[in-house]
Amino acid sequence: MTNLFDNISNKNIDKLKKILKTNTIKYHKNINILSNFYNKEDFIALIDTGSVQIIYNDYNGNKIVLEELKQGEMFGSITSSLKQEEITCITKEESQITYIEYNQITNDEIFKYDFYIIFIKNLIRILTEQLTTRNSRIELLTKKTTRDKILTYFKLLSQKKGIKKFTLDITLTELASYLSVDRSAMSREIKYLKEEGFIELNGKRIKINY
Amino acid sequence: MTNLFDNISNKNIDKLKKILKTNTIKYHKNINILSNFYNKEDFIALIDTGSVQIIYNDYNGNKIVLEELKQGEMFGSITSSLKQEEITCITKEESQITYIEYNQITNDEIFKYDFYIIFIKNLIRILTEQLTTRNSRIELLTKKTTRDKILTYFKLLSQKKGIKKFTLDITLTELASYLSVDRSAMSREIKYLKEEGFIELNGKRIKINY
DNA sequence: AACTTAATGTTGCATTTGCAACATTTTACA
DNA sequence: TGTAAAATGTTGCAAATGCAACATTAAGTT
Repeated sequence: MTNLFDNISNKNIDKLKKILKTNTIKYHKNINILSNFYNKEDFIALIDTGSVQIIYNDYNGNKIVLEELKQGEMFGSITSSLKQEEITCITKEESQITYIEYNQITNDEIFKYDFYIIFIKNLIRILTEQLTTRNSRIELLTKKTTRDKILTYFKLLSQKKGIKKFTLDITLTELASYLSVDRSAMSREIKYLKEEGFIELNGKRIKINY
Repeated sequence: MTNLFDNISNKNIDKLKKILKTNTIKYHKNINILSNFYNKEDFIALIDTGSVQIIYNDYNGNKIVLEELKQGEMFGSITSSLKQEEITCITKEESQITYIEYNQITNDEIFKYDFYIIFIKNLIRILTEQLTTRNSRIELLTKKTTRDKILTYFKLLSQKKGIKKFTLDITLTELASYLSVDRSAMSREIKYLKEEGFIELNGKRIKINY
Protein backbone atom coordinates (compact mmCIF):
# COMPACT_ATOMS: atom_id res chain seq x y z
CA MET A 1 0.00 0.00 0.00
CA THR A 2 1.24 3.45 -0.93
CA ASN A 3 1.90 6.15 1.66
CA LEU A 4 1.46 9.82 0.89
CA PHE A 5 5.15 10.66 1.38
CA ASP A 6 6.68 7.61 -0.29
CA ASN A 7 9.85 8.38 -2.24
CA ILE A 8 10.25 11.81 -0.70
CA SER A 9 13.27 12.52 1.50
CA ASN A 10 12.73 13.43 5.15
CA LYS A 11 14.05 16.91 4.48
CA ASN A 12 11.56 17.41 1.66
CA ILE A 13 8.75 15.91 3.71
CA ASP A 14 9.34 18.58 6.32
CA LYS A 15 9.39 21.26 3.64
CA LEU A 16 6.23 19.87 2.09
CA LYS A 17 4.45 19.79 5.43
CA LYS A 18 5.29 23.43 5.98
CA ILE A 19 4.03 24.47 2.55
CA LEU A 20 0.87 22.43 3.03
CA LYS A 21 0.35 24.11 6.43
CA THR A 22 -0.23 20.78 8.12
CA ASN A 23 -1.52 20.42 11.64
CA THR A 24 -0.42 17.51 13.83
CA ILE A 25 -2.38 16.24 16.83
CA LYS A 26 -1.82 13.40 19.29
CA TYR A 27 -4.73 11.37 20.63
CA HIS A 28 -5.29 8.79 23.33
CA LYS A 29 -6.95 5.44 22.67
CA ASN A 30 -10.64 5.24 21.77
CA ILE A 31 -11.04 8.93 20.99
CA ASN A 32 -13.63 10.16 18.49
CA ILE A 33 -11.16 12.27 16.58
CA LEU A 34 -13.45 14.07 14.18
CA SER A 35 -16.34 15.13 16.38
CA ASN A 36 -15.45 18.75 15.66
CA PHE A 37 -14.78 18.42 11.94
CA TYR A 38 -18.31 18.48 10.55
CA ASN A 39 -19.11 21.19 8.04
CA LYS A 40 -15.45 22.10 7.75
CA GLU A 41 -13.39 22.20 4.60
CA ASP A 42 -12.31 19.03 2.83
CA PHE A 43 -9.21 17.55 4.40
CA ILE A 44 -6.79 14.67 4.37
CA ALA A 45 -5.73 12.96 7.59
CA LEU A 46 -2.47 11.06 7.77
CA ILE A 47 -1.83 8.46 10.43
CA ASP A 48 1.73 9.11 11.59
CA THR A 49 1.50 6.47 14.33
CA GLY A 50 -1.28 4.28 15.69
CA SER A 51 -4.49 3.20 13.96
CA VAL A 52 -7.99 4.43 13.27
CA GLN A 53 -11.36 2.85 12.57
CA ILE A 54 -13.94 4.61 10.44
CA ILE A 55 -17.41 3.61 11.53
CA TYR A 56 -20.81 4.21 10.02
CA ASN A 57 -23.56 4.41 12.61
CA ASP A 58 -26.80 3.20 11.21
CA TYR A 59 -30.08 4.75 12.29
CA ASN A 60 -31.04 1.46 13.94
CA GLY A 61 -27.89 1.46 15.97
CA ASN A 62 -25.80 -0.85 13.80
CA LYS A 63 -22.11 -0.06 13.66
CA ILE A 64 -20.55 -0.73 10.29
CA VAL A 65 -16.78 -0.57 10.05
CA LEU A 66 -16.02 1.19 6.78
CA GLU A 67 -12.25 1.26 7.11
CA GLU A 68 -9.44 -0.08 9.26
CA LEU A 69 -6.45 2.20 8.91
CA LYS A 70 -2.92 1.73 10.17
CA GLN A 71 0.25 3.77 10.46
CA GLY A 72 1.20 5.50 7.23
CA GLU A 73 -2.26 5.29 5.73
CA MET A 74 -4.54 8.21 5.08
CA PHE A 75 -8.22 8.98 5.17
CA GLY A 76 -10.34 12.09 5.03
CA SER A 77 -13.41 13.80 3.77
CA ILE A 78 -12.20 13.16 0.25
CA THR A 79 -12.21 9.37 0.68
CA SER A 80 -15.13 8.89 3.07
CA SER A 81 -18.23 10.99 3.57
CA LEU A 82 -16.87 12.21 6.87
CA LYS A 83 -19.07 15.25 6.94
CA GLN A 84 -22.11 13.12 7.62
CA GLU A 85 -22.85 12.97 11.30
CA GLU A 86 -23.38 9.22 11.10
CA ILE A 87 -19.66 8.69 10.52
CA THR A 88 -17.21 8.56 13.39
CA CYS A 89 -13.45 8.00 13.46
CA ILE A 90 -12.07 6.25 16.51
CA THR A 91 -8.43 5.79 17.47
CA LYS A 92 -7.81 2.14 18.29
CA GLU A 93 -4.64 3.00 20.22
CA GLU A 94 -2.55 6.06 20.99
CA SER A 95 -2.21 7.77 17.64
CA GLN A 96 -0.73 10.80 16.00
CA ILE A 97 -2.57 12.35 13.07
CA THR A 98 -1.41 15.00 10.62
CA TYR A 99 -4.13 17.00 8.92
CA ILE A 100 -3.85 18.67 5.51
CA GLU A 101 -6.50 21.00 4.18
CA TYR A 102 -7.48 19.70 0.76
CA ASN A 103 -7.24 23.11 -0.92
CA GLN A 104 -3.61 23.39 0.18
CA ILE A 105 -2.50 20.55 -2.05
CA THR A 106 -2.81 22.89 -5.02
CA ASN A 107 -1.62 26.12 -3.47
CA ASP A 108 0.60 28.43 -5.50
CA GLU A 109 3.89 27.89 -3.76
CA ILE A 110 3.89 24.15 -4.08
CA PHE A 111 4.49 24.00 -7.83
CA LYS A 112 8.00 25.33 -7.47
CA TYR A 113 9.21 22.07 -6.02
CA ASP A 114 9.94 18.99 -8.03
CA PHE A 115 8.95 16.60 -5.25
CA TYR A 116 5.45 17.89 -5.72
CA ILE A 117 4.73 15.57 -8.63
CA ILE A 118 5.80 12.59 -6.51
CA PHE A 119 3.40 13.72 -3.83
CA ILE A 120 0.55 14.02 -6.34
CA LYS A 121 1.33 10.63 -7.86
CA ASN A 122 1.26 9.08 -4.40
CA LEU A 123 -2.08 10.71 -3.70
CA ILE A 124 -3.58 9.42 -6.93
CA ARG A 125 -2.21 5.96 -6.28
CA ILE A 126 -3.71 5.92 -2.78
CA LEU A 127 -7.09 6.93 -4.15
CA THR A 128 -6.99 4.15 -6.74
CA GLU A 129 -5.93 1.64 -4.11
CA GLN A 130 -8.88 2.68 -1.99
CA LEU A 131 -11.17 2.25 -4.98
CA THR A 132 -9.83 -1.26 -5.40
CA THR A 133 -10.49 -1.97 -1.73
CA ARG A 134 -14.06 -0.71 -2.05
CA ASN A 135 -14.58 -2.71 -5.23
CA SER A 136 -13.60 -5.95 -3.60
CA ARG A 137 -15.85 -5.26 -0.61
CA ILE A 138 -18.71 -4.61 -3.03
CA GLU A 139 -17.89 -7.89 -4.74
CA LEU A 140 -18.21 -9.67 -1.40
CA LEU A 141 -21.36 -7.85 -0.34
CA THR A 142 -23.14 -8.69 -3.58
CA LYS A 143 -22.80 -12.43 -2.93
CA LYS A 144 -26.21 -13.80 -2.11
CA THR A 145 -25.35 -16.30 0.62
CA THR A 146 -23.23 -16.13 3.75
CA ARG A 147 -21.41 -19.20 2.52
CA ASP A 148 -20.42 -17.46 -0.71
CA LYS A 149 -19.30 -14.38 1.17
CA ILE A 150 -17.08 -16.37 3.49
CA LEU A 151 -15.59 -18.55 0.77
CA THR A 152 -14.91 -15.57 -1.47
CA TYR A 153 -13.40 -13.56 1.37
CA PHE A 154 -10.97 -16.33 2.23
CA LYS A 155 -10.17 -16.94 -1.44
CA LEU A 156 -9.39 -13.28 -2.09
CA LEU A 157 -7.22 -13.15 1.01
CA SER A 158 -5.44 -16.32 -0.01
CA GLN A 159 -4.81 -14.94 -3.49
CA LYS A 160 -3.47 -11.70 -2.04
CA LYS A 161 -1.10 -13.57 0.27
CA GLY A 162 -0.22 -16.15 -2.36
CA ILE A 163 -0.68 -19.12 0.00
CA LYS A 164 -3.53 -21.39 1.08
CA LYS A 165 -2.56 -21.42 4.75
CA PHE A 166 -2.43 -18.10 6.55
CA THR A 167 -3.49 -16.05 9.55
CA LEU A 168 -6.62 -13.91 9.65
CA ASP A 169 -5.85 -10.32 10.50
CA ILE A 170 -9.28 -9.49 11.87
CA THR A 171 -11.53 -11.20 14.41
CA LEU A 172 -14.49 -13.27 13.25
CA THR A 173 -16.77 -10.71 14.87
CA GLU A 174 -15.21 -8.02 12.70
CA LEU A 175 -15.43 -10.26 9.65
CA ALA A 176 -19.16 -10.76 10.20
CA SER A 177 -19.56 -7.01 10.36
CA TYR A 178 -17.41 -6.53 7.23
CA LEU A 179 -19.53 -9.04 5.31
CA SER A 180 -22.70 -7.65 6.86
CA VAL A 181 -23.97 -10.99 8.13
CA ASP A 182 -25.14 -12.07 11.55
CA ARG A 183 -22.17 -13.24 13.60
CA SER A 184 -23.84 -16.36 14.96
CA ALA A 185 -25.20 -17.30 11.55
CA MET A 186 -21.69 -16.91 10.17
CA SER A 187 -20.31 -19.03 12.98
CA ARG A 188 -22.83 -21.75 12.07
CA GLU A 189 -21.88 -21.56 8.40
CA ILE A 190 -18.18 -21.78 9.24
CA LYS A 191 -18.94 -24.91 11.24
CA TYR A 192 -20.56 -26.48 8.16
CA LEU A 193 -17.65 -25.43 5.95
CA LYS A 194 -15.26 -27.11 8.38
CA GLU A 195 -17.38 -30.29 8.47
CA GLU A 196 -17.52 -30.39 4.68
CA GLY A 197 -13.76 -29.96 4.47
CA PHE A 198 -13.69 -26.65 2.62
CA ILE A 199 -11.69 -24.97 5.34
CA GLU A 200 -9.64 -25.74 8.42
CA LEU A 201 -9.78 -23.06 11.09
CA ASN A 202 -8.16 -22.94 14.52
CA GLY A 203 -8.18 -19.60 16.25
CA LYS A 204 -6.90 -17.27 13.57
CA ARG A 205 -4.94 -19.90 11.62
CA ILE A 206 -6.77 -20.94 8.47
CA LYS A 207 -6.18 -23.32 5.60
CA ILE A 208 -8.46 -23.35 2.59
CA ASN A 209 -8.98 -26.43 0.43
CA TYR A 210 -10.62 -25.03 -2.68
CA MET B 1 -20.01 15.12 -11.59
CA THR B 2 -16.61 16.26 -12.72
CA ASN B 3 -15.26 15.57 -16.20
CA LEU B 4 -11.58 15.09 -16.87
CA PHE B 5 -11.30 18.15 -19.12
CA ASP B 6 -13.50 20.53 -17.15
CA ASN B 7 -12.27 24.12 -17.16
CA ILE B 8 -9.78 23.52 -19.97
CA SER B 9 -10.29 25.31 -23.28
CA ASN B 10 -10.91 23.27 -26.40
CA LYS B 11 -7.57 24.39 -27.80
CA ASN B 12 -5.78 23.19 -24.70
CA ILE B 13 -7.77 19.97 -24.60
CA ASP B 14 -6.44 19.18 -28.08
CA LYS B 15 -2.92 20.02 -26.98
CA LEU B 16 -3.31 17.90 -23.86
CA LYS B 17 -4.61 14.96 -25.83
CA LYS B 18 -1.59 15.12 -28.10
CA ILE B 19 0.83 15.23 -25.20
CA LEU B 20 -0.95 12.38 -23.48
CA LYS B 21 -0.79 10.37 -26.71
CA THR B 22 -4.46 9.51 -26.53
CA ASN B 23 -6.12 6.96 -28.73
CA THR B 24 -9.74 7.38 -29.81
CA ILE B 25 -11.98 4.51 -30.96
CA LYS B 26 -15.61 4.34 -32.06
CA TYR B 27 -17.79 1.37 -31.16
CA HIS B 28 -21.20 0.04 -32.11
CA LYS B 29 -23.85 -0.84 -29.55
CA ASN B 30 -23.38 -3.83 -27.22
CA ILE B 31 -19.68 -4.26 -27.88
CA ASN B 32 -17.36 -5.74 -25.28
CA ILE B 33 -14.82 -2.96 -25.58
CA LEU B 34 -12.05 -4.28 -23.41
CA SER B 35 -11.76 -7.90 -24.44
CA ASN B 36 -8.24 -7.19 -25.67
CA PHE B 37 -7.08 -5.05 -22.77
CA TYR B 38 -6.18 -7.70 -20.23
CA ASN B 39 -2.61 -7.68 -18.97
CA LYS B 40 -1.98 -4.36 -20.59
CA GLU B 41 -0.74 -1.22 -18.88
CA ASP B 42 -2.98 0.79 -16.59
CA PHE B 43 -5.18 3.14 -18.52
CA ILE B 44 -7.98 5.67 -18.32
CA ALA B 45 -10.92 5.52 -20.70
CA LEU B 46 -12.97 8.62 -21.40
CA ILE B 47 -16.47 8.42 -22.80
CA ASP B 48 -16.63 11.12 -25.48
CA THR B 49 -20.11 10.10 -26.58
CA GLY B 50 -22.45 7.23 -25.67
CA SER B 51 -22.51 5.13 -22.50
CA VAL B 52 -20.85 2.10 -21.00
CA GLN B 53 -21.74 -0.53 -18.42
CA ILE B 54 -19.07 -2.22 -16.31
CA ILE B 55 -20.17 -5.70 -15.38
CA TYR B 56 -18.76 -8.24 -13.00
CA ASN B 57 -19.44 -11.81 -14.10
CA ASP B 58 -19.73 -14.09 -11.13
CA TYR B 59 -18.50 -17.68 -11.30
CA ASN B 60 -22.11 -18.83 -10.92
CA GLY B 61 -23.18 -16.78 -13.87
CA ASN B 62 -24.54 -13.76 -12.01
CA LYS B 63 -24.03 -10.45 -13.72
CA ILE B 64 -23.38 -7.60 -11.32
CA VAL B 65 -23.42 -4.09 -12.73
CA LEU B 66 -20.52 -2.27 -11.09
CA GLU B 67 -20.89 1.02 -12.92
CA GLU B 68 -23.18 2.86 -15.30
CA LEU B 69 -21.20 5.49 -17.16
CA LYS B 70 -22.38 8.25 -19.44
CA GLN B 71 -20.91 10.79 -21.80
CA GLY B 72 -18.09 12.78 -20.21
CA GLU B 73 -17.40 10.24 -17.50
CA MET B 74 -14.28 8.12 -17.21
CA PHE B 75 -13.36 4.65 -16.10
CA GLY B 76 -10.32 2.45 -16.37
CA SER B 77 -8.02 -0.02 -14.75
CA ILE B 78 -7.24 2.55 -12.09
CA THR B 79 -10.87 2.76 -10.93
CA SER B 80 -12.07 -0.79 -11.51
CA SER B 81 -10.13 -4.02 -11.51
CA LEU B 82 -10.50 -4.23 -15.25
CA LYS B 83 -7.59 -6.60 -15.66
CA GLN B 84 -9.58 -9.41 -14.12
CA GLU B 85 -11.18 -11.54 -16.76
CA GLU B 86 -14.47 -11.54 -14.85
CA ILE B 87 -14.97 -7.88 -15.67
CA THR B 88 -16.45 -6.79 -18.98
CA CYS B 89 -17.27 -3.33 -20.35
CA ILE B 90 -20.21 -3.11 -22.70
CA THR B 91 -21.28 -0.14 -24.81
CA LYS B 92 -24.99 0.49 -24.27
CA GLU B 93 -25.24 2.49 -27.49
CA GLU B 94 -22.93 3.78 -30.21
CA SER B 95 -20.01 5.23 -28.29
CA GLN B 96 -16.70 6.93 -28.77
CA ILE B 97 -13.96 6.27 -26.23
CA THR B 98 -10.64 8.03 -25.76
CA TYR B 99 -7.91 6.03 -24.06
CA ILE B 100 -5.04 7.48 -22.05
CA GLU B 101 -2.18 5.34 -20.82
CA TYR B 102 -1.86 5.96 -17.11
CA ASN B 103 1.90 6.50 -17.22
CA GLN B 104 1.43 9.32 -19.70
CA ILE B 105 -0.31 11.51 -17.17
CA THR B 106 3.03 12.19 -15.57
CA ASN B 107 5.23 12.33 -18.64
CA ASP B 108 8.00 14.91 -18.82
CA GLU B 109 6.54 17.26 -21.36
CA ILE B 110 3.30 17.80 -19.58
CA PHE B 111 4.64 19.85 -16.69
CA LYS B 112 5.43 22.75 -18.96
CA TYR B 113 1.77 23.63 -19.32
CA ASP B 114 -0.25 25.42 -16.71
CA PHE B 115 -3.48 23.69 -17.65
CA TYR B 116 -1.85 20.54 -16.36
CA ILE B 117 -2.72 21.29 -12.74
CA ILE B 118 -6.37 21.72 -13.70
CA PHE B 119 -6.24 18.33 -15.36
CA ILE B 120 -4.74 16.72 -12.26
CA LYS B 121 -7.25 18.39 -9.98
CA ASN B 122 -10.07 17.09 -12.16
CA LEU B 123 -8.61 13.60 -12.02
CA ILE B 124 -8.36 13.68 -8.23
CA ARG B 125 -11.87 15.02 -7.94
CA ILE B 126 -13.22 12.26 -10.17
CA LEU B 127 -11.49 9.63 -8.07
CA THR B 128 -12.95 11.05 -4.87
CA GLU B 129 -16.39 11.22 -6.44
CA GLN B 130 -16.09 7.57 -7.38
CA LEU B 131 -15.08 6.74 -3.83
CA THR B 132 -18.21 8.49 -2.62
CA THR B 133 -20.30 6.48 -5.08
CA ARG B 134 -18.75 3.24 -3.85
CA ASN B 135 -19.23 4.25 -0.22
CA SER B 136 -22.91 4.82 -0.67
CA ARG B 137 -23.33 1.51 -2.47
CA ILE B 138 -21.54 -0.19 0.42
CA GLU B 139 -23.88 1.59 2.81
CA LEU B 140 -26.83 0.14 0.90
CA LEU B 141 -25.39 -3.35 0.61
CA THR B 142 -24.67 -3.58 4.33
CA LYS B 143 -28.36 -3.13 5.16
CA LYS B 144 -29.69 -6.41 6.45
CA THR B 145 -33.14 -6.44 4.87
CA THR B 146 -34.43 -5.81 1.37
CA ARG B 147 -36.87 -3.32 2.87
CA ASP B 148 -34.04 -1.32 4.41
CA LYS B 149 -32.09 -1.38 1.17
CA ILE B 150 -35.02 -0.09 -0.85
CA LEU B 151 -35.99 2.59 1.66
CA THR B 152 -32.42 3.80 2.00
CA TYR B 153 -31.86 3.81 -1.75
CA PHE B 154 -34.93 5.97 -2.32
CA LYS B 155 -34.03 8.23 0.60
CA LEU B 156 -30.49 8.82 -0.66
CA LEU B 157 -31.82 9.54 -4.15
CA SER B 158 -34.42 11.90 -2.74
CA GLN B 159 -31.78 13.72 -0.71
CA LYS B 160 -29.55 14.02 -3.75
CA LYS B 161 -32.36 15.44 -5.84
CA GLY B 162 -33.70 17.56 -3.01
CA ILE B 163 -37.33 16.52 -3.55
CA LYS B 164 -39.62 13.74 -2.36
CA LYS B 165 -41.22 13.15 -5.76
CA PHE B 166 -38.95 12.20 -8.62
CA THR B 167 -38.24 9.80 -11.46
CA LEU B 168 -36.10 6.68 -11.13
CA ASP B 169 -33.26 6.67 -13.62
CA ILE B 170 -32.78 2.91 -13.66
CA THR B 171 -35.21 0.02 -14.12
CA LEU B 172 -36.39 -2.00 -11.13
CA THR B 173 -34.55 -4.98 -12.57
CA GLU B 174 -31.33 -2.98 -12.52
CA LEU B 175 -32.11 -1.72 -9.02
CA ALA B 176 -32.51 -5.28 -7.74
CA SER B 177 -29.13 -6.11 -9.21
CA TYR B 178 -27.58 -2.95 -7.74
CA LEU B 179 -28.90 -3.83 -4.28
CA SER B 180 -28.03 -7.48 -4.81
CA VAL B 181 -31.49 -8.80 -3.99
CA ASP B 182 -33.77 -11.13 -5.88
CA ARG B 183 -35.90 -9.13 -8.29
CA SER B 184 -39.17 -10.87 -7.48
CA ALA B 185 -38.53 -10.62 -3.74
CA MET B 186 -37.87 -6.93 -4.21
CA SER B 187 -41.06 -6.59 -6.23
CA ARG B 188 -42.96 -8.22 -3.36
CA GLU B 189 -41.37 -5.89 -0.80
CA ILE B 190 -42.19 -2.83 -2.92
CA LYS B 191 -45.80 -4.00 -2.98
CA TYR B 192 -45.84 -4.08 0.83
CA LEU B 193 -44.21 -0.64 1.01
CA LYS B 194 -46.92 0.72 -1.26
CA GLU B 195 -49.66 -0.90 0.81
CA GLU B 196 -48.21 0.50 4.02
CA GLY B 197 -48.02 3.96 2.49
CA PHE B 198 -44.25 4.41 2.63
CA ILE B 199 -43.99 4.97 -1.09
CA GLU B 200 -46.12 5.68 -4.14
CA LEU B 201 -44.77 4.20 -7.34
CA ASN B 202 -46.20 4.29 -10.86
CA GLY B 203 -43.87 3.23 -13.61
CA LYS B 204 -40.76 5.22 -12.88
CA ARG B 205 -42.49 8.06 -11.02
CA ILE B 206 -42.00 7.76 -7.29
CA LYS B 207 -43.03 9.72 -4.21
CA ILE B 208 -41.65 8.85 -0.79
CA ASN B 209 -43.53 9.57 2.42
CA TYR B 210 -40.86 9.15 5.08
C1' DA C 1 -48.85 -1.76 -36.66
C1' DA C 2 -47.07 -6.12 -35.78
C1' DC C 3 -43.90 -8.44 -33.44
C1' DT C 4 -40.02 -9.41 -30.48
C1' DT C 5 -37.73 -8.58 -26.39
C1' DA C 6 -37.33 -6.71 -21.90
C1' DA C 7 -39.45 -5.39 -17.71
C1' DT C 8 -42.70 -6.04 -14.18
C1' DG C 9 -45.99 -8.47 -11.14
C1' DT C 10 -47.39 -12.60 -8.54
C1' DT C 11 -47.16 -16.69 -5.59
C1' DG C 12 -45.90 -21.22 -3.34
C1' DC C 13 -42.28 -23.23 -1.20
C1' DA C 14 -37.80 -24.62 0.57
C1' DT C 15 -33.81 -22.57 2.32
C1' DT C 16 -31.25 -19.19 4.50
C1' DT C 17 -30.82 -15.91 7.80
C1' DG C 18 -31.31 -12.88 11.73
C1' DC C 19 -32.34 -12.74 16.36
C1' DA C 20 -32.25 -14.00 21.08
C1' DA C 21 -30.40 -16.24 24.74
C1' DC C 22 -26.96 -18.62 26.71
C1' DA C 23 -22.36 -21.33 27.52
C1' DT C 24 -17.58 -21.38 26.82
C1' DT C 25 -13.13 -19.70 25.62
C1' DT C 26 -9.77 -16.22 24.84
C1' DT C 27 -7.79 -11.79 25.48
C1' DA C 28 -6.76 -7.48 27.80
C1' DC C 29 -5.08 -5.07 31.58
C1' DA C 30 -5.10 -3.39 36.45
C1' DT D 1 -2.08 -13.34 38.18
C1' DG D 2 -6.77 -12.66 38.76
C1' DT D 3 -10.71 -10.57 36.92
C1' DA D 4 -13.37 -8.09 33.65
C1' DA D 5 -14.35 -7.69 28.91
C1' DA D 6 -14.40 -9.38 24.40
C1' DA D 7 -14.72 -13.02 21.26
C1' DT D 8 -16.46 -17.38 19.96
C1' DG D 9 -19.64 -21.35 19.83
C1' DT D 10 -24.37 -23.25 19.89
C1' DT D 11 -29.30 -23.79 19.02
C1' DG D 12 -34.41 -23.09 18.44
C1' DC D 13 -37.39 -20.50 16.00
C1' DA D 14 -39.70 -16.98 13.32
C1' DA D 15 -39.03 -14.07 9.53
C1' DA D 16 -36.93 -12.91 5.28
C1' DT D 17 -35.34 -14.31 1.01
C1' DG D 18 -34.07 -16.76 -3.18
C1' DC D 19 -35.81 -19.56 -6.62
C1' DA D 20 -38.86 -21.20 -10.03
C1' DA D 21 -42.54 -20.76 -12.91
C1' DC D 22 -45.74 -18.16 -15.03
C1' DA D 23 -48.89 -14.04 -16.44
C1' DT D 24 -49.05 -9.41 -17.77
C1' DT D 25 -47.44 -5.07 -19.39
C1' DA D 26 -44.19 -1.89 -21.51
C1' DA D 27 -40.54 -0.76 -24.66
C1' DG D 28 -37.97 -1.20 -28.68
C1' DT D 29 -37.41 -2.56 -33.58
C1' DT D 30 -38.39 -3.34 -38.46
